[in-house]
Amino acid sequence: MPGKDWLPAAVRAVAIDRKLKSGEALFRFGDKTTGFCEVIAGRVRMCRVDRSGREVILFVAGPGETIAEASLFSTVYHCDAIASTDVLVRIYPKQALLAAFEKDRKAAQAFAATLARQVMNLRTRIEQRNIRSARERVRHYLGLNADAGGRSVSLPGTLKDLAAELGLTHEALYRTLAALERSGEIKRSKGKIALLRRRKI
Amino acid sequence: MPGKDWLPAAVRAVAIDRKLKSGEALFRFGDKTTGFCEVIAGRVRMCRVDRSGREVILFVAGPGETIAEASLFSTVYHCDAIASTDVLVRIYPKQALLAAFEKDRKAAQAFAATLARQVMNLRTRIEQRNIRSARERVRHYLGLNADAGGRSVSLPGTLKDLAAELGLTHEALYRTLAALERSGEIKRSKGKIALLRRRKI
DNA sequence: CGAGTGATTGACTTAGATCAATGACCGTGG
DNA sequence: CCACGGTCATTGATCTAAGTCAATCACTCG
Repeated sequence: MPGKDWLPAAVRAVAIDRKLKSGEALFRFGDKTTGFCEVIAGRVRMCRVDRSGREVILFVAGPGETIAEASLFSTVYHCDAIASTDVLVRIYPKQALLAAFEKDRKAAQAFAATLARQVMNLRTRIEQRNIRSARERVRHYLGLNADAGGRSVSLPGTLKDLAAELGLTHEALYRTLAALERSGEIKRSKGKIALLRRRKI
Repeated sequence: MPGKDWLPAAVRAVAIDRKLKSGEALFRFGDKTTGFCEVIAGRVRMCRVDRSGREVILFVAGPGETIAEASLFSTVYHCDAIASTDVLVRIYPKQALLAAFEKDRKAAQAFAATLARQVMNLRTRIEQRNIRSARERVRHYLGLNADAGGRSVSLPGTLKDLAAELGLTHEALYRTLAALERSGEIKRSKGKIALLRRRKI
């Protein structure tokens, strides 16, 4: 699962794995940037601390997600990264990365392409969150993630995870799916959802 | 306002402005990619049409926003772009861009940096949307957008715009701000919000 | 065989969406 | 210059969908 394939082999070769205990800092605001990271296991939160000492969370990264890409283009970090659980991260050293981009423009382009794709996906997720109704939100998701034929959607993880991604409580998601199934709009089976007829609006 | 400063002058020089009537397509799924765009005025929606003919919106871009960055790394578009209002867009031709990146690695890096920063911002916005409570959501926003001293936040546009960005109805935002002010947590003035004492949790 | 987690459903509550009305503040065009 | 139409800001009343709390069942894993 882990091991970003769009990274040049030369960079992957020099990646450093690091373990953190829950609560430990991977880096802190103002530290010199060393590279960007992939979370292998556990969760890391990126956050800042405001004047009143409150921690403001920017983003929490789970397994497979990357953090601090922007740090490649900056000399210091602009937020803290703290382990929220015991964590294993893989660090891709900045100089190796930039050097690779320098000599291999394909690699640089692959990196930019990955970022661009991420921007797209994130925008879509935000758009999704603009939909208030749980039912419509689920429909939006199903519509976007249907397979080529548009007949079914395969669920990657658990329904709980999906609920989190959709910004719903798991209960709300269960109920919504149940309602959609009752109304004959979908049919559920192990790890899959078949899309049946569509009702008008 | 418009005119992306991180773009090489050579590219900005060859940008093409184009007007679209509401409903007109800027490009469609499967079209060969010509470049990426900046919306100067109006709104453009990126969308797909699912098997049942329903339009699924990926993202709607307003003035100052860019679209289709990912198209630079693909030969065809993967969604439709339709004018939601009468629109003026600026198109940055793909070959000019890629050529510029080829010869000027600073330009390529600036582009990647912009994307990386966007990824960061978007993630933060999603995190924000994970906060259910309107009050906490507003606090999160204020905490993140406080000026250096952490004493005040200046409002870029109208409160309505802010409400949209926060994923709240404008009414909910007005009420929340009024409540925060009543409780002495903030003080509002023309285009600014001063942050006063903080209550415990 | 428990312990832990996901899936599911019920009952209840509430925060925020919706609908509605009002006043302030433009810009503009006659 | 002023009336008028438009948008923002604001507040009230009402309603409901989704969150919260809670209980149960099915599984899987040591």
